[in-house]
Amino acid sequence: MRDFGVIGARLLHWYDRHARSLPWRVPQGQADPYRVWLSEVMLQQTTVAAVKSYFQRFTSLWPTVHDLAAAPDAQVMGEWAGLGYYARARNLLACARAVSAMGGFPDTREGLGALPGIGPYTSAAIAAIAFGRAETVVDGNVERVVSRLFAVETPLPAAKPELVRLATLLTPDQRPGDFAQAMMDLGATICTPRSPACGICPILDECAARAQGIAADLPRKLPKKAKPQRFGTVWIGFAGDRVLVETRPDKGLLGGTLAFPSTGWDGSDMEAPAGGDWRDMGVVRHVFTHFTLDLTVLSGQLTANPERGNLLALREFSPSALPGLMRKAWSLAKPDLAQPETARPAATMRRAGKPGKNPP
DNA sequence: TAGACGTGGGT
DNA sequence: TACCCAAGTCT
Repeated sequence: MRDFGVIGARLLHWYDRHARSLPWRVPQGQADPYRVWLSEVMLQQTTVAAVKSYFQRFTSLWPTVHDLAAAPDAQVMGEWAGLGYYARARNLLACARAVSAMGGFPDTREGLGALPGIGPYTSAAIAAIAFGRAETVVDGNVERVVSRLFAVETPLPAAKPELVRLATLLTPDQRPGDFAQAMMDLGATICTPRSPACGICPILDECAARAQGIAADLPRKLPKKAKPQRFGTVWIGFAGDRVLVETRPDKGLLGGTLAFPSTGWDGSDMEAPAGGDWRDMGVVRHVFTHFTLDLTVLSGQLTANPERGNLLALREFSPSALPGLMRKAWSLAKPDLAQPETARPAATMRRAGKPGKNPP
């Protein structure tokens, strides 16, 4: 029987010396539940590098959960643009408003888990990190670390309950938040998916997979399905110095984001906005989690009042408020504004984004 | 319950 | 290029 206390102690000792400095981490003292929650939601399926600037921007605009709760939907969606998984932004606002109305964050895993956008992982993370509760935090890093530590060969996701059980055995009563972050840091920097740096691992001697020489092969996963290819068309229509945009419906892909009118991606059709000669500006390829999209970008002058969406003055339009797919489309169709970059508003400069790759 | 849901970076 | 991956949640 392995000594779980030794593993926890070694990890915490390692964490005390090697913890990464991150904007949402408080060196000592009690973490702010609002900042813990915000960072954890942003970090769902998203890299630390991508989250940093968004976290700074959000906490600067909205220092407390009450400030965020009072923000307009469109502004929050615009600030989230580019980060992906937009249901998170919609749930973020719903959660902020619920929390603000109840006067603050619940301090238990159960209470937190009842809020929108907070699932098993995030509720445990906030309870442990912000409130010092001995909850077991299991994310992708922890699954990997634990599957190797105990050489669990059952493929994910079937192995999940067993990994949670083992992780629970490891979680200490003292410093559960630091322990959780230590596990995640270990997974992110040493116990990596490929080429794990076992040589510098603080719990090398405890690792069953290392002993068997199969660390890099774990966790095992079921083969994934092929990604279908889909096609669509987007219209970028101008009326003088205005451009036609719309807010997408809350449900479904890119729900609630600012966008240009487009067809569906599954063969469904849509009438082009009333326009004359639509010019073919090329195709942008965009890879989603579950399909690849080739989107034909058409651009032209509108000849009648659009039936849907609204015309936005170009000077008030910031591509940074668009999701990545629509930024790519815009980069193909945007008019030459004949202005030096430095003369453009700061809001447009920020996160202007790289032009989308354009297949031949 | 398995599929929907973004994006960018690493190999 | 192509594939994998990242501090998951919702339905």
